[in-house]
Amino acid sequence: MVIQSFIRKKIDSFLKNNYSINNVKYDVNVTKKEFEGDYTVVLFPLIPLLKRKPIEISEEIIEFLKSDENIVEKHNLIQGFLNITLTNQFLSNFFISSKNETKPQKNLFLIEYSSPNTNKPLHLGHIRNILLGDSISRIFKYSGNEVHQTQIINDRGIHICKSMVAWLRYGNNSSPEIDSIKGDHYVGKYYVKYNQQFEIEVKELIKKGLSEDEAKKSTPIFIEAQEMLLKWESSDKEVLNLWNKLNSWVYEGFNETYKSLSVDFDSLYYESQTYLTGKKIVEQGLEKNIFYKKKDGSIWVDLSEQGLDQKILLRSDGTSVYITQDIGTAFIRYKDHPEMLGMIYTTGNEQDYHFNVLFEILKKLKYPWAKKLKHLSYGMVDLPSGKMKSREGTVVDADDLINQMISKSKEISESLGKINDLSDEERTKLYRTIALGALKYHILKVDPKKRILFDPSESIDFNGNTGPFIQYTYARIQSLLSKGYGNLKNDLYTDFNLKEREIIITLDQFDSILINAYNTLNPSLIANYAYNLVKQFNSFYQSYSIVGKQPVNSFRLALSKKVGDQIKLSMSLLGIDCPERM
RNA sequence: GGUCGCGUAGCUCAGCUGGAUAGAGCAUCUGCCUUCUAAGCAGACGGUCAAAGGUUCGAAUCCUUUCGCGAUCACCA
Repeated sequence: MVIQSFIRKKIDSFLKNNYSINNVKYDVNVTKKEFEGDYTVVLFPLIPLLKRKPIEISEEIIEFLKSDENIVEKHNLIQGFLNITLTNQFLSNFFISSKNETKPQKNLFLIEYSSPNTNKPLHLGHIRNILLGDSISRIFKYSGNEVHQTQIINDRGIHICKSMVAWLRYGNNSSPEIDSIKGDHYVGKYYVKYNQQFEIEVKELIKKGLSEDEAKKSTPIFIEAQEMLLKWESSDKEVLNLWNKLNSWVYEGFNETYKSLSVDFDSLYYESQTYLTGKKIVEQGLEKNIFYKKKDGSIWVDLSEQGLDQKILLRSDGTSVYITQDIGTAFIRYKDHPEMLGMIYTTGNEQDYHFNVLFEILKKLKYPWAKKLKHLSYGMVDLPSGKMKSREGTVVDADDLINQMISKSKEISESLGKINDLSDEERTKLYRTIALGALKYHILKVDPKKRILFDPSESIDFNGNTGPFIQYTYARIQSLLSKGYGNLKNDLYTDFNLKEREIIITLDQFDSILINAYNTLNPSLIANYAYNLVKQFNSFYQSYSIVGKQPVNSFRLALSKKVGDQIKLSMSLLGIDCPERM
């Protein structure tokens, strides 16, 4: 239980006892720094209800609180704001005795994220997706739920065939091992090659007098890719072998990247294994007249009643579209986990419409679990030059970025020279931890809804409101705890009493921040919480150091420990490790 | 054009269910290392919260309109 809700409960019972009023809306906030007090009750809403002046209400509330226990030290009233200062005794008792609430019963959530195409390596956009999905998973787990992390891998379609065609033409007989390139980068290279060759062939055809549209459709390399897709769909053995070979290279590469980001998945779903189920469901829906067929044979759903348009579900030639496989995947996932309480899809906000349509379709099909699906949508990561486009080579590659961060953290660490006594292995690990702290925090501290402008020429910072700063504070707290010497003079204790309270009160707010993050799927709340906590703590201890005394009594050490735990916990919900030293 | 999202300091971003004088970091300037660890601390400078109406004791926050930016509305994924 948090102090805030404790006070609220008290006031609720006051209102009930003295005025027989229930369910009044009023605020209990943490008192702003500029005013004296710990918590503030906003009396304005009560004034018309109780038909009394603010001063009278405040006196009655204080009297009620005082009659009970040793809670209130002093209070003041400014306009309609009743500021209450709690007694030290109450604070420390509350602080020490507050144990974790009994966790809610375990509910299963499926969280889908990453879900890449298998024709090119991961880029910064994927990193945002992965970090959000991973962090939300951690927040759900910490809130007492069971979490199943999953993906849908877009492993089939014309884009894969393009890489395959290019590999046959230009790369046959080579492999990632032979070229010593990471598998996903290797395959991505051939996807780029395809597009280069495609451009050349288009130009040649235009020279011969074709229009641009005609040329694009009739380049030999495109026709080859189309033929390969047809062969794939008819399960041609050779094509399937090739497809498997290239995909397995890509998966190896992806796994390396996931590992370096320290994220993991419990299950993988492949589009190639779910799209047929999707087709079947669409056909069944047609029989039940939930969908309709146009003259040309294509199947559609009418969602105009839901404020959406009409949407195609199966092409006139009977092949599936993007949404078909999503219907199938959702269905199969429910079959696999019928007890799930919810499923969360992590994708960019360019797919907002798509998911609205998907959810409405599933509702139309009367699946009871349709209302359990939720879309965690986030803004795009754009470059100053505009959108990242892998075809044009304007992407920030995930692996490159991680490696850059690691060398930067190494550089800074070495120049500071605080960890020279550690072994090479320990140092290498530390550089990585700090690099990932910087990267993850940089992405996660921004509200998911907002788009991120990423300038590759300005590398991610290690000073200020950053992951390393928070990690650094944690490391300092550990050092403080391990030393714990000196004695505190009473007069100094009073000087810093106020700030100490601020830290306690911030700790008190963590539960509500967590609930908020959980409900709004928003790790940035946690990130900003961690930062504020660290700021307060640093300012408290540093300004103490300036006075030249070592802060120690037991309460204060306990406080440091508590703050440290809280920092570590918050960061762990973002998937960031806090090293003991740095 | 319809729908959805965003617009807060020069830049990058906080600001939770409406609350008191609008909050950080970067950048610029001024102090602080015989200290728990300066990846830091203290301070200065910097704002018509895109604009206008409305709701009420009270609006950056809620509603409406306008402007700007982005996304989306495919037999692409």
